Amino acid sequence: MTAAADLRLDFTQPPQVLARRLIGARLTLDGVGGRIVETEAYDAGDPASHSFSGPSARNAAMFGPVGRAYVSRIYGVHLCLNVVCGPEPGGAVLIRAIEPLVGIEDMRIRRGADAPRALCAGPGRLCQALGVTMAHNHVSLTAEPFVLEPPVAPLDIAVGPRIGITKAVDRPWRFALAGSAYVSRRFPGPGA
DNA sequence: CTTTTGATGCCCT
DNA sequence: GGGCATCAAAAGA
Repeated sequence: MTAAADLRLDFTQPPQVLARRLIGARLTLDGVGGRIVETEAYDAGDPASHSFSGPSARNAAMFGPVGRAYVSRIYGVHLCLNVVCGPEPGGAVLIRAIEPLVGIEDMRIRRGADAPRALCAGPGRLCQALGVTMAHNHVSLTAEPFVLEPPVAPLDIAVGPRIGITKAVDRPWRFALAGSAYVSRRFPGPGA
């Protein structure tokens, strides 16, 4: 009965490993959500990570128990949802895009948009669509109101550099479901 | 289609 | 005061 154990989520794994494992996982908040199709890893000691300069009021969740949410505000406007993880404090996986599956009407209302691809393609967008707020900071992702289920079977994963950062730009720590139309930005095609 | 730019809150120096 | 793990709207090609 342990064939599925290979896919089980282990939040003590390094962010680069868990970020891969989370592709295809099903995430819902109060019954609204879908399949994770894009993530990024932020490691302890990673210059691009919010945890790089050590614990602070803002990033405290990244130094707390694994398996919980780290919610942060960026550009003063948007929220980002992370999964705290890793063998040492300071690691997290940023959830960047979700393929909408359930609660789509709620998402449309919250987002003020109709196109399925405009609902959850981007960290700020998916937080708005799922109803994530700063009140979810430090909240466990493995208990209500969240449901987080690993993928049923291994999936084809695309890898590339992370987006929107200015440090450690070249680390290939962005992961996505290969060929998905719901990612925030396309990956470079085979031709270039 | 692509590139550019303003809005906006909070942490850090 | 600078800079940011973004988004949407506007302008150009």
